[in-house]
Amino acid sequence: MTADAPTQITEGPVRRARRYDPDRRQRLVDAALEVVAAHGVVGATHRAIARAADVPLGSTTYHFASIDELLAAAFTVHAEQVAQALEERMRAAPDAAAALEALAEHLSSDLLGKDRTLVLAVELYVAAARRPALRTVTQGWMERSRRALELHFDPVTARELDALVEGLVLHQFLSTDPMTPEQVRHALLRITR
Amino acid sequence: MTADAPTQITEGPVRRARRYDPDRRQRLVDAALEVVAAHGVVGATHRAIARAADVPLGSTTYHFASIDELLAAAFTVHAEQVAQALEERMRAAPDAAAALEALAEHLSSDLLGKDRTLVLAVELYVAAARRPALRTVTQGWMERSRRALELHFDPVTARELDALVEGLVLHQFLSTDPMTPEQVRHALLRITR
Amino acid sequence: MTADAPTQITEGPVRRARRYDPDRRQRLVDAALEVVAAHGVVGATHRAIARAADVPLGSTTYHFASIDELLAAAFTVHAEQVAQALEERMRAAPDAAAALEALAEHLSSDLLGKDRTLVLAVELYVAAARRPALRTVTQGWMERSRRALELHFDPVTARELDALVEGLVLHQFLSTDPMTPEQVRHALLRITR
Amino acid sequence: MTADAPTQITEGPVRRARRYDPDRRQRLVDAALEVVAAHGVVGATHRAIARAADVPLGSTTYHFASIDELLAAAFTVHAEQVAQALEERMRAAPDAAAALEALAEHLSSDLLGKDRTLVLAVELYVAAARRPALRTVTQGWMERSRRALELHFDPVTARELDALVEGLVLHQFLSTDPMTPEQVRHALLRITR
DNA sequence: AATGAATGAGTATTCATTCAT
DNA sequence: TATGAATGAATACTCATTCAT
Repeated sequence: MTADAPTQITEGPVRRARRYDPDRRQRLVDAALEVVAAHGVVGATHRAIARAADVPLGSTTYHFASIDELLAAAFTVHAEQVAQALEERMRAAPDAAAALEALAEHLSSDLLGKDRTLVLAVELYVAAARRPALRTVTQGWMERSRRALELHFDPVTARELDALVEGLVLHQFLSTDPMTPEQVRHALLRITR
Repeated sequence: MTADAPTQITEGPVRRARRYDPDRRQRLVDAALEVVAAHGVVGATHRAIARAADVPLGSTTYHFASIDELLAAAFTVHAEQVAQALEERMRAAPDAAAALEALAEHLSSDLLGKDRTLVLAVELYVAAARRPALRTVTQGWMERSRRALELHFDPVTARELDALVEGLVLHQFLSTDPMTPEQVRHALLRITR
Repeated sequence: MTADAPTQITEGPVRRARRYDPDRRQRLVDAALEVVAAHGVVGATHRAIARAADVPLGSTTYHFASIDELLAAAFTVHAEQVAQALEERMRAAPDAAAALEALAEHLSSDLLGKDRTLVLAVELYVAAARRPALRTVTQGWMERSRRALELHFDPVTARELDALVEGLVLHQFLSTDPMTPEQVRHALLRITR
Repeated sequence: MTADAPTQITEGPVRRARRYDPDRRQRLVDAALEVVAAHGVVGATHRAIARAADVPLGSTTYHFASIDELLAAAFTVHAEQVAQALEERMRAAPDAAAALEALAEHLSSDLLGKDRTLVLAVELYVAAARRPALRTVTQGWMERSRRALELHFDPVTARELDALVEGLVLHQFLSTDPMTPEQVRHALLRITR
C-alpha cells in the first residue's frame, strides 16, 4: 500500500484521496458543461461544478481565477466541438447542393437533435449578452461557422444562413411545437435558392 | 419627558412621504423593463427595480408575489407593444410584397434599431429558457407574430420568417459587425421568393 | 338599487360588498383557530387569517390591536369550550369512579380524539411559553380544569391528574405510536387508586 | 501609488481576525442551545446564533445547510445529555423502588430544577410539533427514556411514567405555582403502586 | 500546490403594523 | 368606520472569493 492510497483508520468525514490527478482541469471544464446543460448558467456555481467533477471546492478557484474564466473555458471547448463538426461536414461536401444538405443534417443532428447541445448553445447566447469574457467565444464560433459556410456559399448567403441557423436553434428551444428535420431543410433551401 | 424617550430634533435619513401613490404598480413594471434593458434579467433584483421606480423595497413584493411574476408582467407589456406594432404593419400592407417590406421595416426600426428593444427581446428569449412563468410570454408573442404574418403568407413561410427574424435579432445582438437594414431586407426576400 | 349593493360596472379587482357585518369579530376569531389548527401559530399571520375569514386585511388590525391579542381571543374561546366540556362531564358524574371514567372519556373524545383539538392544545402550550398574553389563557384553563376535577378528587390528586392529562396530550401528539383509549384509562386509574 | 488606490490608514469597523477556528461548529451548536433557552425557537435565528457564538453570519449557513439542521443538531446534543443522565440513574438503581426515587430525582434535579433544561425540553416538544427534522430527535429521546425505564418497570408502566414525566415538565413550565420535589415524587409513586 | 473553512455582500421573500383615503 | 396600500425591519439562504493551513 502506497501513501497515495491512505487507509481510513479513524472514522470521520470521508477523505477522498486524489493526490495525483493530472487532468483535473479538464474534468472541471467537462463538469461545468454538464452543470450548465442541467441547470443553466445561473446554476453553475463553484460548488455545483466541484461536486459534479468530484473535486474539492478550492480546486475550482485554484485552476480558474474566476467563475467567468471557467465558463469561458467550458464554452470554448463546446463551441469548438460544434464548429469542428460543421467544418468537417462542409469539407466533405462536393458542391453547394451537398453542402446545403450537410448543413441541414448538422442542424438536425448536431444542434437541434441533442437536447444538451441545444441547451448549451442557447445558454451561451444568453450568457454572452452580459459577460464580456464569453463574447469572445460567441464571436469566435460565429466567425468559424461563417468561414466553413463560405467554402460553398458567397459571404452574403453564408451570413444569412448563419442567422437563420441561430434563429432555428432559438425557435426550437422556445417553441412548444418544434420543426421537423424536413421543415428545417426546407427553410434552409429557401435561403439558397 | 425623560432621557428614555428622545425627541427627534434633527432630521434623520430622508423620509420619502408618498403614502398615496396610485399607478405605482405600473411604475414598477416600467422600472423593471428599464432595469432589464440596462442590466439584464440577472440584474433585475427587487432592490434594483425598487430603486429605479423610486419606491421602497417592500413595495415590490407587495404588488408582485415573486420576482418572476414581476418580470412576466413587464415582459408581457413589452411583447404586446412589439406584437401590436407588427400587427399594425401587417394590417396596413396591401399585399405580400408590401408586407415583406413592412416586416423588414419592423425588424430594422422596431426590433434591431432600438438597442433597448433588441436587448429586451434577447433577454426575454434567454430568461424564458429557464423560467416557466416567462415561457407563457414568449409563446404568446410567437403565436401572435405568426398570426400577423399569416395575414399575408402561408403558414410554412410565416413560420420560417418568424424563425429568421429571431435569428436576425440574436445575430444583431451578438455580432460585432451587425447587418444593415438592406442586408436584413435581402435575407427576408430570399425566404419569400 | 341601494348604495349598499354597488353594481360592478367597470371590470377590476372583485370588490366584495360587506358593509353591514355585525359578527365579523367573531368570524375572525373562528378563522384564527382554523388557521392555527392548520398551519400552527407561526402560520397565523394577519393575511392568512383575513383570507380564512373572507374579510379584508385591514379588518384584522381594526378589530384587534395586535396579532397576540387576536390569538389570545381565539385561544380563550377554544379553552373555554374544552373546559366547559370537562365541567359538564364532572358535574354529571355521580361519584369519583364515574368521574374517572368521564375524565378518560373527555381525554379520548374531546382532547385526543379530534386532531384539531389536540393540535390546538399543543399549539397553545407552546405559544404560551413565550407570549405573556397567552399565559393568562393557559393559566385560566388550568385553573378551571383543576376546579372541575376537585368536584370529585382531593386537590393533590386533581393536580396530578391534570399534569398527567397534559402529559398524555403531549405524548399523543409527539408519538408515532399513540395510546389507545384503554391505555389512557388505565393510566388515569393508576393515579387515583 | 496613485489616488486611485487609496490606502487604508485609519482603522475602520472592527475586523475580527479569526480565520483559523477549529470546533467552530461545536460552538455554533452550543450557542444555538443558549439562544433557544433564552429566546425560544422563534428567537433562534441565524443572526442571533451567530452573534451568540461570536462568528460571522455566513458561518452559520456554511456549517449547517438550514436552520432546522442546526436546531436538530443542537437539540440532539441536549436530548442525549438528558437521556444519558436518566440512563445512568436507572443503571445505578438496585431495584424498582430505588429506580422510582432516582426518576423523581432526575425530574426534580435534571429536568425541572434547572430552568434552562426545562425550557429546552418544552421548546423541543413544541418545535417538534411542526418541524419534521426535530421529530426524529423527540422520538429518539422518547425511545431512549422508555428503554431506560424498562430496566426496572414493565413496558406499560414505563410508558405511563414517561407520559407523566412529560406532563409534569409542561405543568411546571406553564404553572404559576410549581410542584415541589415532594409532590413530584408523590405523583410518580402513585403510578407505580 | 492544494484545500476546506471562512465571510461579507447580496437575494427573494415575509409580515406586523401604520396610515391616507 | 373600514380598508387596501404601503413600508421597514427581519428572515433564511446563496455564493464568489479569500486565505490560513
